[in-house]
Amino acid sequence: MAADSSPARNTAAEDLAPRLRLAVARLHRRLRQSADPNLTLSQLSALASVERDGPITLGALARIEQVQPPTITALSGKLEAAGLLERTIDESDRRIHRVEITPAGAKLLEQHRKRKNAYLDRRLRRLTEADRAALTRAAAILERLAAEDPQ
Amino acid sequence: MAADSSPARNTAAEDLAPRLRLAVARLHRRLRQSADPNLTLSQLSALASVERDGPITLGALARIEQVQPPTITALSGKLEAAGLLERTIDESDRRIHRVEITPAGAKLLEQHRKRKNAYLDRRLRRLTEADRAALTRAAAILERLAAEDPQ
DNA sequence: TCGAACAAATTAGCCTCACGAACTATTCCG
DNA sequence: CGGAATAGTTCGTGAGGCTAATTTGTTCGA
Repeated sequence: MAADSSPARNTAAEDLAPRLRLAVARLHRRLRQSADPNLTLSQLSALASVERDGPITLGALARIEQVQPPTITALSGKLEAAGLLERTIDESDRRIHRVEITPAGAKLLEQHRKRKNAYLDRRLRRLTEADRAALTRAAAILERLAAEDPQ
Repeated sequence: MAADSSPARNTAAEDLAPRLRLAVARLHRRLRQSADPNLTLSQLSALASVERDGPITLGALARIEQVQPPTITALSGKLEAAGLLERTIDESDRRIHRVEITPAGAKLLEQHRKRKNAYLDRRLRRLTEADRAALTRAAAILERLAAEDPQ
């Protein structure tokens, strides 16, 4: 139900941020709990970025994922250990390490996109078509927000 | 497989879950980074639940927050230590511990709802009115999703 | 009535995520 | 050549969350 007699003013918008904060925090917890044990949310995010932008240097990946370098070292270490990423060292500048998705990594991502029985998918299927449409639009906005540079 | 591998109709909805998963994971990271250092997202969520439903037993709070009891012990311990919650032991059944928000806790929550310069608020203010409206609607849906019982 | 079963919360030990500070390796440049 | 800069890594810390085991308290039935 979407109508608390709110006039055109931005009354609703005024408490949008706190509501969104809580909703994202709680949903994140839910997603973690129901996540594929082989691939945490952070790993999933990194893997998706590498697929999209790889081969990519670790530094660039850290910027895209918006985490500090040590976090990427650890994350990509796990993904490599799982055979989902492969690392190559730039021979013309051996400080630079690039990672790239492996076939196994791509396959896992693909499976992941098709998970039809995960918590979130089940929930979404129970929504009305209109609600799903609203979330589809919101997802695009949230993706943009998350990707924007700080400041 | 699901009944409908239908054409254009819910094509967008089909990859909604993976997109939402990533968006929530990434946005959550952003929110953590820009969170008030005095109150993590988990603490904020628990505090808000206690305000809404308190006085409440720790077990009930765990169910609402959808975490295991040890997590609530730790969380409420921190909130109590910070003076945001107060605990009372039920004298008719001393196993039962209830927590309740303190004036300081309520004040902190209130301030939190008004944070006008936090990352998320700044970002939201830059969106179009239509985008904010879309997010407002989405926030309501996401809140419901996050609050639903499992299964 | 007292001991066993149950219930609520806590403790202990483990793992991931993420950070800052300090360090290593490499390259660049004056 | 030797210092400064750049890319990554290591180390130690803390939050968040889990399971398994334990403690504390209550209830119930033989």
